[in-house]
Amino acid sequence: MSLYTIGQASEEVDLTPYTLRYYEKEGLLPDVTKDSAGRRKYHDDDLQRIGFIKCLKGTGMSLKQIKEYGDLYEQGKAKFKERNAMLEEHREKILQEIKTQKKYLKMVEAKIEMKI
Amino acid sequence: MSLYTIGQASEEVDLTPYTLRYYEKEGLLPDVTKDSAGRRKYHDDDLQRIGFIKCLKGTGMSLKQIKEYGDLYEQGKAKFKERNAMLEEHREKILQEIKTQKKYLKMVEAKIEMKI
DNA sequence: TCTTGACTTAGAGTTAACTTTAACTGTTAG
DNA sequence: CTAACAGTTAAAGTTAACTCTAAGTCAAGA
Repeated sequence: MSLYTIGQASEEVDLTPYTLRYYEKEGLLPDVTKDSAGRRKYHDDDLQRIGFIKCLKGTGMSLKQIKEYGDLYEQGKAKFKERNAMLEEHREKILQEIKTQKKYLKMVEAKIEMKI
Repeated sequence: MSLYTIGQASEEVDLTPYTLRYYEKEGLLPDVTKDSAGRRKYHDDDLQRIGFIKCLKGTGMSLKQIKEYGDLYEQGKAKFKERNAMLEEHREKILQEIKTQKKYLKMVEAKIEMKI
């Protein structure tokens, strides 16, 4: 299959239809096509894009920043540098976050071992 | 030094005075003492507690859950088991989260390398 | 044909976690 | 003595990210 209703897409990407419409309204998903009855039709590349949005969001990027990234993406290779700079900066942020999580993990483990 | 005004404590733990009062109002910081003029006085163990709150919060625990943990903590060793069960469950959540972050890191790195 | 169910929209409501305001009090430096 | 400053309170306001409601449309099955 390569076309999905909003219900099917929402199952596929594990987001509610509400959220998918919200993301679209916020400009994160441009060009979602509609059928003759006005119902959204998601393509595989839409799902891929949503997958990457989930990745950025899951690593702490705000929807506003994700939109900025998406807008650069829309402008193709003209904005390749800016886009990649954003990703590289974000990569550093993720690395830092993993470090912090590991530190916090140790704190929690120490507390568990403390037994008081 | 071992006593801090709210301003000093807020610098120490890198949270605003607003946030410290808010945490207290939400029951996360019981027994914050006050001086004769009614001003909060933070002790070293208050700062330690705030540090652990930041650890739990930074690993995705909600303030509501953090309060639950704190409430168990207040009840001493009677609730030791429950408390540690909470921490162990949270430990798993952190481990899972680190895994997810690493997966997302790879996705971002792949996108960077893609060069399109 | 009728009804069921998934969809549509605009706009209102919710939640968590702050953050600010207003009006006030007490401490300290000049 | 007084002005500036750091603190106090209760309550209102803010923000991000959803989440839901109301009113309606459309297609498919009994």
